[in-house]
Amino acid sequence: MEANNNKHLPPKYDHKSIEADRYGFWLQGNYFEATGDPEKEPFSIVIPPPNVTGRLHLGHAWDTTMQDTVARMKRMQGYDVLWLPGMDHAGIATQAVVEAKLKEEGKSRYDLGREKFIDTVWDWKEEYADFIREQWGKLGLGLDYTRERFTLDEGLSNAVQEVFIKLYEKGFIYRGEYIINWDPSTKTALSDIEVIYEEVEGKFYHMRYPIKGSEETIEIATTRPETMLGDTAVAVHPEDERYKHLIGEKVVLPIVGREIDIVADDYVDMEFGSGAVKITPAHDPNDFDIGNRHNLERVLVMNEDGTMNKNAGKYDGMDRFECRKAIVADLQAEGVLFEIEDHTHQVGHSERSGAVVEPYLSTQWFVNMQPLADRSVELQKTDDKVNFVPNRFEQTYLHWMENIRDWCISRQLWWGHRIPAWYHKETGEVYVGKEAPADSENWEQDTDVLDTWFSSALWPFSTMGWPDEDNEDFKRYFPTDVLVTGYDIIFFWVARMIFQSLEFTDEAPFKDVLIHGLIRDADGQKMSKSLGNGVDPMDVIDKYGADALRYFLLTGSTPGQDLRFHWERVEATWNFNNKIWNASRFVLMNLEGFEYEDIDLTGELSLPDQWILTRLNETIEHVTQNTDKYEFGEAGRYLYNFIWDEFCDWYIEMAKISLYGEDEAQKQTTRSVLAHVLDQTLRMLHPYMPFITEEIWQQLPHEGESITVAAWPQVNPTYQNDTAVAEMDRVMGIIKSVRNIRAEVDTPMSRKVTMMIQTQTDTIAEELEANRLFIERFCNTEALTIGTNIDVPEEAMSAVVTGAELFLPLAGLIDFEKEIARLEKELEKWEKEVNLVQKKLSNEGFVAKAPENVVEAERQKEKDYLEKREMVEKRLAELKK
RNA sequence: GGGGCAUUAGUUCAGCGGGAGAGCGCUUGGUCGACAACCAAGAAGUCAUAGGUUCAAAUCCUAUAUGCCCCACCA
Repeated sequence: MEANNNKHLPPKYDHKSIEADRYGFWLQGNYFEATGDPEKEPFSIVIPPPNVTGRLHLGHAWDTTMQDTVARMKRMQGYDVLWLPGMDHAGIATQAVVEAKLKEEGKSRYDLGREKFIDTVWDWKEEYADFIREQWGKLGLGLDYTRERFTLDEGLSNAVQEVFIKLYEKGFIYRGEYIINWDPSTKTALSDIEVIYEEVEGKFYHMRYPIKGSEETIEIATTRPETMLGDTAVAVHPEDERYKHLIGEKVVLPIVGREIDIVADDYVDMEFGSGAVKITPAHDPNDFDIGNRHNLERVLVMNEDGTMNKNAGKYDGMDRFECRKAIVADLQAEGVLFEIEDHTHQVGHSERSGAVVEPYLSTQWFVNMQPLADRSVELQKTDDKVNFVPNRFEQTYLHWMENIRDWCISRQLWWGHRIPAWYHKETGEVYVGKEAPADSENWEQDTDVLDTWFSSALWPFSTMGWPDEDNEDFKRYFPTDVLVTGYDIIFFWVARMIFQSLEFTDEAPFKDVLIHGLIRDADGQKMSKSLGNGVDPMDVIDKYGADALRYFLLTGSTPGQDLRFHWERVEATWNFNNKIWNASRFVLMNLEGFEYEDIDLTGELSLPDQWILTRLNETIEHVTQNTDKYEFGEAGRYLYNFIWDEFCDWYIEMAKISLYGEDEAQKQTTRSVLAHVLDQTLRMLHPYMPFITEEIWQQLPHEGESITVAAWPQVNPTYQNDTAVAEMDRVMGIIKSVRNIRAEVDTPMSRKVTMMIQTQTDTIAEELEANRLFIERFCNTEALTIGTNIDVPEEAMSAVVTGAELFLPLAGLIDFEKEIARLEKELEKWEKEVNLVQKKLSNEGFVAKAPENVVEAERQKEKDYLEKREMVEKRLAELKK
């Protein structure tokens, strides 16, 4: 390779050097800052804030790449784009990680005390925040860091307090003693959706409780025998003939010796088990309700850490599962427990810690969800509804909202927003407000913090200055345009943002919600730490570059579907980048001394020029439309094919004829087309692959500082030329046919021939004549004869294209039998096509009912196929003579 | 128990009313001034099954099968 040829770009695509400094360049140019420019229309997205504890995984990379792609396109389309970054304090998750670290040092949070512990977590937060920002940079995300937020920032904390207090004042937040999901390992309450139910092979324990003052017993069954220590009744159905006579009688609770009532309640299913149920109001939500209806005592038999308490009598201090074993043994010994059956059932586990969740009686804060949910459901019946993409997730969302249950929002943690409630030390009176009442020494603040999702739910507006409704950002960028997130957090986050936003801003927080799936490994397994099958996006970037990773993520699946990670596909994308790189090298090599101002498309355009410009138009239209619809896969693939199959494989190859020719004017036009098409293509590709496109664009003749702020391509009707596309199709058809023939007989001799093309009409002959140079070169033939009536040599191979038949005279090289066989196969093919199309056209229903253009297209096909069949038939007859 | 998604070439996936597509893999041939991580040519699919709607179904509807995922208080 000549040294002067590669002065622009190095000969090999090297993602590392390309991506190394580019992010800094963008940040320095402030291209990602929302300007507030009143001339521009605002467009806003808030990032789903990642947890500060973790490094970003592929799911984050996927999620944020989609946002970046939309944001970058909108920025290029002239919008004032705000993409707001930030992070989530992630209460349980973060506290658990830091506590685990402390444990390694032999310490617990109690050793440090609340304040010191929180300081430690803040240190962690800072460290991970830096990691995360670094990873965002590696991914090339166009975030406006001047507006970065953290859920525990002063402003956001203020918003959280404001919301809590307002909801309390409205009566939408209450405090009470209820059965909640308790995680004994982290010693905190959980909301319903933080509990994951898993099928577990358990046991079903059948017992007989003795009836007081009788020989009779009543059979009950349970999966959690240790809770019998807290039983305060046995319930039967009021209509159950078997037990009617026992209602009002008493049962003597084995081991405990407590006398408890037999009560009647509709809740009991007569068909299930024995039809009698033990009631433990302090350890089961249904039993709690039954307990309320019958005024039953609530006996709590466990401590917060899952050990038994003093109400458990001799089991006091035992772990709950140890106790289960012990109590089973004891009950068996007493003959009370008479059968243990295998039983698979659903057991709740903490989403975060994995511990078996205990239904537990405790005093917590709740949000009364019904009025808030009602409003969210109503919204979807109006024109202002949130548009879910894909739409089916709206059903998922609505179903949850319509069956909403109250939200337990207090958490017994230290890391989070402390609940703004104070209790009077003596009277126990409750005060809710940002500060303690005047006689503050008599009041104590609630020690609990709020569910992390309570603050995330305010994210779209708390990050923009709310509750200050005069804040410029809030006024300009809220509501946001689109939210991008996975289907796994529709309930946790999307739903809650919607109802909080409606309540406090009277608007939905976003117009569109783009929902994506989960990333899986190559075998379709969910990526997880425990399986060890996770792939670090930074490793992928290291190996193949952020552009390759991004393109893979964007084009790897359709909206809402899961995505399997395949290294081979990332590698294939790298190859695509290498292709773009080399095509660009070629273009640059031929643009010596060519400036942006030199781009001039007013000269005489060749057929390939006209064709590629038309195809560019169509590509612009297709890519713009599909990116707007979040169909990144469709848009990305279209660009891929345009670049590789059309621009590289055809246009560049044909451009060489002009570039290596003598005609200076023509050469200048070709350069213009090359520069223009590559420039426009890079712009479209930029939201998908920001690094490589910027790098090349900077080398190309260009106008402006950065492709990030270059104008998005527009369809240019001047260059729309459908005739050129048809002509080019014919030329390409001829070339492909010849290559096909050559594949069978390719020798140096076979090139020294005069190829002949017999056309159906003079028009076609003229058309081909105008492009004879391309045909000659690409067909690798010495000479070419074109005409409507030419002398066809006998010893020739032939092929048909629409409107023409071509011959390659190959005297002495042809195996006639093979050629006849080949043509017979060809004939068979056209025969089949003709039959198919004629069958369609002879169907009266089709002709009468199908749209005009469809019928017309079929007629055209019929004509074409008939012609081709005839040509092949004729040739065959000649050969057979 | 309720709901959703998937089923298309060896494989991973697009296409979602009018002629079955792509990447990878496979076969054959290629060192000619961007790229061998490339070029050219090619093989390969009763579009899960059965019905229905329609002039026309991979595409819409209804069942069935298989796999996956949500939701639900059955002790």
